[in-house]
Amino acid sequence: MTDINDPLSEPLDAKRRAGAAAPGKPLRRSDAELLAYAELLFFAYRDFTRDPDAILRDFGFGRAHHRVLHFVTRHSGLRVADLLDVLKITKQSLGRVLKQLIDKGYIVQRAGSADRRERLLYPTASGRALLKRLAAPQLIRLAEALKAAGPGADIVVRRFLQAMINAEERPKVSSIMSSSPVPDSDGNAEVS
Amino acid sequence: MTDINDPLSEPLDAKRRAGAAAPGKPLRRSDAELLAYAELLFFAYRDFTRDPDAILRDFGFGRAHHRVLHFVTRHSGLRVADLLDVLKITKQSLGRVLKQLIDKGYIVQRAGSADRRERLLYPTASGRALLKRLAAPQLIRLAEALKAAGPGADIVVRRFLQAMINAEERPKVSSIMSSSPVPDSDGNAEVS
DNA sequence: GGAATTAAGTCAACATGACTGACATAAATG
DNA sequence: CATTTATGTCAGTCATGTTGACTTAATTCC
Repeated sequence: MTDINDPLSEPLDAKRRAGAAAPGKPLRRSDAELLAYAELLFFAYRDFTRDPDAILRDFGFGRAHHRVLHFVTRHSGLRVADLLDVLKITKQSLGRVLKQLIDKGYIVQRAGSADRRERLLYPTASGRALLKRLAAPQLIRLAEALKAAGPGADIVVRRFLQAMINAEERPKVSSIMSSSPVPDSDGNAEVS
Repeated sequence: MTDINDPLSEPLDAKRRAGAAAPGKPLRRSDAELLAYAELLFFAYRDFTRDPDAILRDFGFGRAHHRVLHFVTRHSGLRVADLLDVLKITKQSLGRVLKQLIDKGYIVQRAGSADRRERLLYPTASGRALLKRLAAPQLIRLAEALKAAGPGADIVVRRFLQAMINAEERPKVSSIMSSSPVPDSDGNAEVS
């Protein structure tokens, strides 16, 4: 299947099509071949989110809560502004889910020590417990998928996913990801 | 579940953590390491959808329209029931966006020849044109990411993404993906 | 041939999570 | 002291998902 002509193009551009059909290893991948990856990505993401979504329903939460809880736990001590930048949503959208997570005791805020306007976000014990439950099926899925992808897949997949991120976002992403603190021995995950 | 050490757990399990730092290649990946992939997947998907989302706004459409148009174009002639199974949404949700796409002339229906209750879905010329425009930035992104991931990345990434899909869904996914009909020479994408 | 099933469409009501725009408060900065 | 910044909040809207009930047309089963 891979190949040559492309299901999206109008009949007109047979010109390009002919050129693309070149023999040997094509330097440029055909659109049809690439679209298959788009589809796989859709299916993968669709199923990746289904397990936690089901659990979240029992708590009256949605996927947005999972995302907030994830970043607050894994990068605990981040500011509200950081979270907005990571999630790429508006303050109002974040406000709603964050408030619910705080009200129900999954997240706490503390004023920043240097700048007391800042609200640094931390998970509570039950926040950690909930996230752990949400993440469990995803971790299993990821571990199995990396294994199924064969040896060396971890590096290739990591590079692939990193390169899928907008170039201008990559520094921010690596910065936040490297700051992802293994929680210290008392489990309080203080800012690093 | 999987585990060895894990950044989500309470202080208690320092025991387990110590064991995980073991020398040599760990057979099981740590939760912290795996969570990084979950995060990368979130960022990758977040940015993967941003370009088409921006274009869709100009048409008064949303991401749901893109998904429908994608599957109808790439697997043209599929039934409404197929689409529901692929998207995992309800008939009512699909109905709304499908109706809009039909009303605005991006998709047409035809009764099935064997079973005339079935409505087979086909893109129109403008449907193909719109999808092409939506997919263009995604194709570029995918091509660059595969290239950046290094030689052999295509196979590894494909296997990874396939393995991320629910096991029971994989046969259906490969079946629909292999049925992705190259449109015939007049570009009308008749049923194969 | 008539009953039951199936594919699709639709009406109504509701929830979630995005959005815009405006405005308030407290703290830091110039 | 004036301005800017970080955060929070009110109010309204939109897109997209959900349940549940029901209709119509066509096929299949007996």
